Amino acid sequence: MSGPTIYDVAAAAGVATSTVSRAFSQPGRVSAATRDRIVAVAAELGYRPNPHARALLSGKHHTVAMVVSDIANPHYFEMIRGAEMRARVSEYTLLLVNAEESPRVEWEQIQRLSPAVDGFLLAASRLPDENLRQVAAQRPVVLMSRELPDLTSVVLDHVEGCHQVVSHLASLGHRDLVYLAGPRNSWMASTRWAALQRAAEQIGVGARRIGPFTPKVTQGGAAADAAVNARATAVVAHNDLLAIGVMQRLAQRGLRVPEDVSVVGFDNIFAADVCTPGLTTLGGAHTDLGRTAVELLLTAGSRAADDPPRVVLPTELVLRGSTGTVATA
Amino acid sequence: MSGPTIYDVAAAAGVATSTVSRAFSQPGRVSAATRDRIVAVAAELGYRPNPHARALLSGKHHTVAMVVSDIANPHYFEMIRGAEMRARVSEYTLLLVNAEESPRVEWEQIQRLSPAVDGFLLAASRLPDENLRQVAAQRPVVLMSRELPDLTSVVLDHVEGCHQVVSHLASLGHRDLVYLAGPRNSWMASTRWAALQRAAEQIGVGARRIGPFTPKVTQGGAAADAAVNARATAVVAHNDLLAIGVMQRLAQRGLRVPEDVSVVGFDNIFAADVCTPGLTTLGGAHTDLGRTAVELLLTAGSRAADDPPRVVLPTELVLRGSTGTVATA
DNA sequence: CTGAAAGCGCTAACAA
DNA sequence: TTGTTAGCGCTTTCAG
Repeated sequence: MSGPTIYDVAAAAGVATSTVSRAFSQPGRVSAATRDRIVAVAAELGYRPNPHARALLSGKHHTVAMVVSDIANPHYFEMIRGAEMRARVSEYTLLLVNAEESPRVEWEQIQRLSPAVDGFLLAASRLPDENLRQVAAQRPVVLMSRELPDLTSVVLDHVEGCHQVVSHLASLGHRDLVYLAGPRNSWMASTRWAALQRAAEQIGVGARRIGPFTPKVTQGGAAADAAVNARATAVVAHNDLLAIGVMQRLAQRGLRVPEDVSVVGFDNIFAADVCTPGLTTLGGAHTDLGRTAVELLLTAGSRAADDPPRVVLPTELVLRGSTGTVATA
Repeated sequence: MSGPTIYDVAAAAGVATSTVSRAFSQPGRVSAATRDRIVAVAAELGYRPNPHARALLSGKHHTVAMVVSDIANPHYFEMIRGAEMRARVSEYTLLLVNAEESPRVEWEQIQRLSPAVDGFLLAASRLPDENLRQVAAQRPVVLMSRELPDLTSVVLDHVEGCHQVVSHLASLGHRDLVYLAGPRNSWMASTRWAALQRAAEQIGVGARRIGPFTPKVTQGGAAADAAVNARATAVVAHNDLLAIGVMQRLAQRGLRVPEDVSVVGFDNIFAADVCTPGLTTLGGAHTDLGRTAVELLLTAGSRAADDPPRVVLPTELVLRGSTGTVATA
């Protein structure tokens, strides 16, 4: 079952267990000669330190939990990947947790894992602010794609990004846009809407909101119908999944994209590049977002608790075929 | 830092620590009255069992590690999702590890995690058989998308699946196909090739192999050029990513799919449905694959060691626009 | 620089 | 049914 312990190594090397322990955790505190011998013996025996035992005493688990609101959304893959890579560099383990869009599940998972991890990465958390603060009181927390004044966070620049989106549509002659909103408890959804409204106001175009919709392809049908009903010439969907669903439904109804309706998404998932027409979407460095989040979490201890960092990463509007000049009626 | 322990709960409830322990781990062995009292006190104190301490003694970590050869491949998402869901049902934690297509990284991660998990899910492992057996000697292992005689595994039925693919192409009039192979150290790649060859022989069409290629969109260009050079009328790509890359390159070179060349992929990733033309691909229940793998891992202890289960899940050929009748020359 | 010994939080015999 | 008592494997004072 379990392999050799420091006792076995200590016995075989003719030293005390504490020396073996030091040889691994604080190599500087042991003479080079004994350290080499211990390491050699350990290797021969196939000794591996037991992370649990180590964590029990030290309180350091070398593990961070990443809680994702819906693991089925390709958008998170890049974030997960970036987080995983950064964690590995520091020899940290990434624990992946799926909240399935349920605040209750999310909360339970966090509570269960809390004593076993060094901190939490909360990606697009659906928890109310209140709960977020409670979690942060227990463990270091980094919010991803969500902001809260007293907590560390990493987000893409939605203000600037939404401005780019609206500006792009306006430059194509659209005087009006419809936002197909994301889930009600999604911070991103309300934030995007606010940013779109502001940008629309500044630029001088109209903005309406329809929804909320679950941001999945299958919801695109209903969203598209609602948009058509609202006589939209330009729709901005909460994310690429929804946007793709919208485009499918529009095609089904014989409406052309972008001639009849322009469509914009968010996230720039892989599928946005291969669908027809290609989806114009607001992308960003999601891998960096994951990377940065872990970075912030690992360095959380070495910062003042007040005024936590709130990183904002740049976005980029990726122009593809789904947006075009407005039809001259 | 750390919360209340069983000592705190025991003191507050006026019982021994072992009773508290039992109240949580074996509720049956404690009188209902005391159990209720303990649970109440624990809740009030905000007590949470420490998984590390628990694991240290019991040797049960309630954690399974899933090692994925390349987390960037959307194909794994469904598997991960299925695994995550099944693990959660049993209150197990899923530890996600990315091997980045590197056998060395994969091996190191496994060794590091070995003392801290109950078992490994190895998805499309790039490790040589030899190493796989070593891992299995330490911990329960379930192979995903890979088989090895003495180990438990879950795979899609590539034999039947490849037969469907070849049969489909043959029925469209193709007399010859080209397989764009996956990575050299991928078990899937060689297995698919073998299955394709066999099916081709049975059905009476020719089969050639080109490659290997890294199964990414970016490699599709080179793969497409090689296929064109080989005067292929039908290409079967190692996976959808590669297939999509191939289609992009073909379009760039002015070749039409499927009129000039038919293209088939594997995995049925989301993008296969939205690209143009839609990609004909061999899909399967990847979520079930993930689910089943965890299931097998959790029940590993209750089975005879010899003759481990080797589950084969059905595939389904998803017909889309990328395959068509062969051009009459 | 190294050893002895205590103990992290919990579970598992063994008693009572 | 409940309490007592050893540890699980490791780190960490405190001596030497």
